[in-house]
Amino acid sequence: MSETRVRFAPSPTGKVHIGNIRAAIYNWLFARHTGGKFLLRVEDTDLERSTPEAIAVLIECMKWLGLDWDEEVFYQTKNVKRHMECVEQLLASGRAYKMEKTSRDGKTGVVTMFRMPKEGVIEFDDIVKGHMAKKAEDIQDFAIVRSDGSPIFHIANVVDDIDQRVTHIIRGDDHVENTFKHIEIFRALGAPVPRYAHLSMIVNQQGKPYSKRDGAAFVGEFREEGYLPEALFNYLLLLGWNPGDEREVLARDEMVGLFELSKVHVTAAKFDLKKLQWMNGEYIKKIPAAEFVSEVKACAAGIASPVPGHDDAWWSYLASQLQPRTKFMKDIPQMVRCFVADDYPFDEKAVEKRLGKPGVKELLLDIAERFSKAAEWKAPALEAVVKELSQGNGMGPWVHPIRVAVSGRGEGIGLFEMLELLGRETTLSRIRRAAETMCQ
RNA sequence: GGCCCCAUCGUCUAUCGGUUAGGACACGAGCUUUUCAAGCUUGGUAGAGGAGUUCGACUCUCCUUGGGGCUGCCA
Repeated sequence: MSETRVRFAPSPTGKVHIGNIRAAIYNWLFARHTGGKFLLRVEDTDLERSTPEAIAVLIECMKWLGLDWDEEVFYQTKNVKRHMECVEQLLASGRAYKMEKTSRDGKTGVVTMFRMPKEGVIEFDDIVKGHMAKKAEDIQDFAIVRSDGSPIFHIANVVDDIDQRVTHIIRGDDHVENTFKHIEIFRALGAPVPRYAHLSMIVNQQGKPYSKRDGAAFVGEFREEGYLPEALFNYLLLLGWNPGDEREVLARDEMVGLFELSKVHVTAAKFDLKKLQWMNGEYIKKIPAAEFVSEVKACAAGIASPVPGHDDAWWSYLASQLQPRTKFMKDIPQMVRCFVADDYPFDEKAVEKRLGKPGVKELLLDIAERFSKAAEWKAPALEAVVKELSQGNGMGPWVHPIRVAVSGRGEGIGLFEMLELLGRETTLSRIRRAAETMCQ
């Protein structure tokens, strides 16, 4: 039994769609699970859309997701000579012929056509879709070489698969019809036909193919929005496959160990952003504390220069408060801002609701006075001050205005932890400043 | 139009002829007597419709309906 060899063969158009990258993920997992090879083939025959930049974007996305490939990247344009040799072979054997043809856009020229059988049934056993069969007469002959002499997808794709000794073709559902054509080409060329596995599409809530109109659709966009590669990888994997038990958040090696093509779903899966967001939060919670601290520090450095000096304990404390409530890495700066800079923005609605009411000014000045007498500037001590004041009637009247005064926002980490992190001086001056300038 | 594929909670799914049809996301309620999260407890919602096969169908077969794909000198 020879080793399995699979390939991800995108055409570099500059952006990598999630449906496409899911195919890459399934290919990668299958290769790693079976101990085979995962190859990357760049189908760059469309010279207008294929640019070095687009290829760089593709490779960047692959690396970001941890989809490492084996062997050299295979560029389809570098194999044109072989494509044409095979065309000659088909011509010689009578499986291809030249004819004058008028294309849709009115160009007339001589193209090379592949001759399909006129009778019989073409069939294959798709690993995910099961047995597939189609009457040969239902498939027309099709062009394999353009009138300008360049090879078309069908021939290039098959010849490359032969040359790369691909054993399993795992690709999108939209290629099922092509498979009947390609099988005939493999046979006509005397090459073994690989196994096929066709993956359903990712669709939107309406059941239509998921596109950029439905939100982030390209890998790069998810990255920019602060999704972790592990989260996107895991979510996409679950869109059409599951380990058979109730596990959902899986480590990479678990995925590799459990992945089976035969358990991939036939039905199209609707993309659920909410679940991806949840998944992202799960992965953010898994980030090692030290790493998250570094992330927080990096965000702080992007906000204030110089960053106020604090000891490691302070940063760890802040990070530990932030981490469980971080949904997106890109949200960290706005959460960190009030801790490292005095020019934090005030949320208008929060100001109106919490600081705009009569009596708040007096309340804030009073609490600032009481805080200033706190023996120890620690969360529990500060909480005790407010608790004593509220006498068990709820701390809302104090908590909300204080929060908005010191952070500008109506939400965030625990208030008393926030005050402790801010320190005595900053807290008191911010409360007093807000009382004087933002209250009635 | 022709050919092909698909059909369990709103969503992703478990079930491989016998289950109170399970889990997760989302949603509702409650607790943690400060927000937002997190966490814990808890609630509701599902086998498109119709014929068969069978002692018994979500599960097998057929039809209907609905959805999708393909039908290029794109890939």
